[in-house]
Amino acid sequence: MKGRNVILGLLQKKERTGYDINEVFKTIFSHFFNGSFGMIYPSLKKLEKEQVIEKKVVIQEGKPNRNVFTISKIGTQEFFEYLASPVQSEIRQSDFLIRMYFGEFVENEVVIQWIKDEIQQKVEQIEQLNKDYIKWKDKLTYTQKISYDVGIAQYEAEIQVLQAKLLEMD
Amino acid sequence: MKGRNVILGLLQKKERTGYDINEVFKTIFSHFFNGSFGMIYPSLKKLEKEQVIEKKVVIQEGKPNRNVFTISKIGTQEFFEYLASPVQSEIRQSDFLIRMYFGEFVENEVVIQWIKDEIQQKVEQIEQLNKDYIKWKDKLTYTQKISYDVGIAQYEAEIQVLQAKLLEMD
DNA sequence: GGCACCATGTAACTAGTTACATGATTTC
DNA sequence: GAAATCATGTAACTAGTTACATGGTGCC
Repeated sequence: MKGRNVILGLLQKKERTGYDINEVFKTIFSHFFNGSFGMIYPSLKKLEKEQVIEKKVVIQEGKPNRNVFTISKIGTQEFFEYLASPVQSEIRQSDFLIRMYFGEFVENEVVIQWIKDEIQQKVEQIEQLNKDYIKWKDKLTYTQKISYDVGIAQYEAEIQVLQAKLLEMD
Repeated sequence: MKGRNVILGLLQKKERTGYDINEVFKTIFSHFFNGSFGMIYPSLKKLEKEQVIEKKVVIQEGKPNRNVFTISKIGTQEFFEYLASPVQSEIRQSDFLIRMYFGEFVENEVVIQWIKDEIQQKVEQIEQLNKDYIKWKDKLTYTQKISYDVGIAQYEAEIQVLQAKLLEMD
């Protein structure tokens, strides 16, 4: 799965701007995909050049113009080919867990602080996911809810393990 | 956290070959870091050129020679600077969860198959982690065990959610 | 006879990151 | 008055992937 497949999928549903796509990445996608403006705009440009998507400029007053993108026939075809391709295994880079592995090289207090920060971050991410979930829940499909539920369950599982470890470490 | 920091960390503990480093990546690191030969050998070459690590060639009979790498003083310094730097937030790319998000575009049976395959894979990964854990448990540090426990807990949490969803989907 | 293990690399590529660059409107 | 929101991009870079290339030993 490449960034382009994800962008194509979002445009398959409805037309969007780069800014709209980023909103999706920041909210519901946050726990299983990393996207950023630096990836979105260059991708959109490339896809447009390849005629996989099309650009419409919408003039706005008081705000910058919106470049609204729609998917083309070949774009839809590419997206369905992606959906028919084998599911790729997950890619993860957890700096936190890398540091746990190397924990022997730092003071115990440093490890404890890393763990506390990780818990704090995951707590916040759960809160954010729950907020988004409540906000969109009527519009979410059954499988979209699965992606939320998996994310929340994984964060909660991690928090539980880490809190138990913290208690043991005193 | 870059690949080079991780390699440096492994060499901080003891001298290793590219092949050895890959073994670590394939086993305990498998659930929180993606490394491959294609990244290891070019990195080692670059690090050697920068004099961050040093190469010793060990001649072997009947097997290819081993290029054994040791960390240098500046390498150790770089590694400790990494440990003192802020913890980076996790990077994840889950093709499976992306497909859950786009589940509306495929038949229900396809979604079910994706879920079953995901469960199967995670079950296997837990088994693998448990096997490695038993094999190394006497040598593992306390924080290394944390990295195992977090991984296993997250996989289990995901499996639980997915199994419950499968039951609901009939 | 075939597979897994041990062991190492390079060339070409490309996807994505980082840093830079701009700026009005709305809300607190 | 500050911060958040809306809105878009490019140039330079670099880390990592993919594909290619080799080959003996030991086990089942």
